[in-house]
Amino acid sequence: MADSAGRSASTALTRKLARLTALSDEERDAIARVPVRQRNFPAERTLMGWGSLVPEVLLVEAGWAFNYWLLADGRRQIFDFLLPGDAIGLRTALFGFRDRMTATLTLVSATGVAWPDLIALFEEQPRLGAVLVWEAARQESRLQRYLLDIGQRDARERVAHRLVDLYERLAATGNVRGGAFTLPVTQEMLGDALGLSFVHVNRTLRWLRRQGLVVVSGRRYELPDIAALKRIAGYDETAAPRAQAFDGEGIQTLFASLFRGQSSGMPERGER
Amino acid sequence: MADSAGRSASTALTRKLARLTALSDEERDAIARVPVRQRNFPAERTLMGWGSLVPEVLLVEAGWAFNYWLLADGRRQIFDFLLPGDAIGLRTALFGFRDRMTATLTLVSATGVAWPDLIALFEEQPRLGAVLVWEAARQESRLQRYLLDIGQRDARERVAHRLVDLYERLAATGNVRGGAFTLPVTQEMLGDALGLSFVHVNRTLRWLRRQGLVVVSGRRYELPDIAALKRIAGYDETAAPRAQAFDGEGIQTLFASLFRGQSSGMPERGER
DNA sequence: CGCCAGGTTGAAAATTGTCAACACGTGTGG
DNA sequence: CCACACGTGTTGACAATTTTCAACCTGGCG
Repeated sequence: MADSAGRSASTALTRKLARLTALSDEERDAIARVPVRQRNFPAERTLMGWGSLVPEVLLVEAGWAFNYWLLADGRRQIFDFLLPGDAIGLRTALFGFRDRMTATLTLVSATGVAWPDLIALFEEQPRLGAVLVWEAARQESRLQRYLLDIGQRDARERVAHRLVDLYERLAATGNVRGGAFTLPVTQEMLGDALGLSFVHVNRTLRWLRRQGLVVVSGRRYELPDIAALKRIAGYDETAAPRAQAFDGEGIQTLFASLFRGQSSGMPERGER
Repeated sequence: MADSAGRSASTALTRKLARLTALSDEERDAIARVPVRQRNFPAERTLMGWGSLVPEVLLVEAGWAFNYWLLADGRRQIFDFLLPGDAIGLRTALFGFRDRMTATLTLVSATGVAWPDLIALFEEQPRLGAVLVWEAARQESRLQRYLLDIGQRDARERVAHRLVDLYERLAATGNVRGGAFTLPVTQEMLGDALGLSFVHVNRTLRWLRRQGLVVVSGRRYELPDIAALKRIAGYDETAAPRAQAFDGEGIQTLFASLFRGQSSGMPERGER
């Protein structure tokens, strides 16, 4: 399980933060000094359980994991898939409660950052703390979109929508090649994420295949016509703060003023 | 719409925070000095829209509101109902994005606190900032439970579960009397919250009524046998951090260390 | 008085789930 | 090297749940 302890430059942390905001040289230096551990986890292994405290935050570099919860009779809801570039345990570290399970899907290699070391970084560079808290919130906000999907959309829309969602998230970190990506997930798990039976997932995928909207070979999914797929999905570009960059004035103002012991600039008034 | 501007002692804010954590005298003093405005909003009025920044956080004292999103064709998902005691706009103020609409259901009377004034409070009493951020996260975590409900449970379980959920939340703020509460919501809205058609909500309620588990007269809902209703709902006491008190070491540590090296005394460690 | 929103109900239709069978590839043990 | 088990994907037939459509009822209110 664990491996390669000790300290090393935290390039994964730098990459993660750089994707969210433009970093100053000073900030880059501070991030590079954060001690990290390279961690590898085998496939299909519980990463974090219910109620457990999280000694470190994991930044996924390769591999997939997922959040889920089981009902007493075995029904399972998958809340979200965690992809390369995602952080695991951030909300738990911050808020101290964990109401879901997390398990790996494939082999996951990640960078582990101890919580106190992250604190130390934020202390030196409060803006980075704001960025990461903001990112945790953004990650959580996906739950709301999924609630909308499962509550209001039919099977075709749901499957199409989730494929587009995964496509876009993977594309943002360079994990899409030639319009295709690897989805290391059985149809049963897809069903558990979408609130559908695996049989119906299968049928829906067949329909999408016959429409020429999805080409599946093994676990490779190719989406030849994203625009058409988005149309099927009823994809709403405005709804999600998807590609939105960090400008979290609120949390940033909060962090900044806490750190300076003085209230700095007021949050700007909203327009539109 | 708005009314009674000016400053006054923020008893609503005190009550809100006192429900979440034990307050020291010093903290109470600081809270009491926060300027607030009493606000009243008529029923069925948009409170906050998409993308709008929030000039103030609202603490609901009486009345109901709800978060929702509309699809292009008019389908509506209600994400959550906001009850007396809930805060509105906290996440938006913190994270600077709003991917949902909020509207009143009934007349809502609330205490409005300007964001800069809250910042000033947190600056003086960082632990209170941690408490409120933590509360915002806890509020968001309900979305996950609703996702579980809608994804995995059938109509009976969903309706029963939501009634129990509302009952418990209302009871926590003293809004249940004689095992009954007022649900100022049409069956259509209930359906939009549960991912069901209003006709099916109606039929499911009829079934629950005939089981003697729910007594409805107008918008008064009485739950004579909560235990049985919880059984129907597959209610899982362990799943939700429902009655959990604040001890968020993570966010608290973060806030504390950010503020360290500064003026005032350290926030006390949480005792659970 | 009559309108209208919301609740209620039945019947029919659509969607989705369940059951059962088979296909296919991979890995393992004989 | 083959046979077999096993996990996963695929499909058809059928069942269950849920939605849709269309009434009708009720109470509040202009």
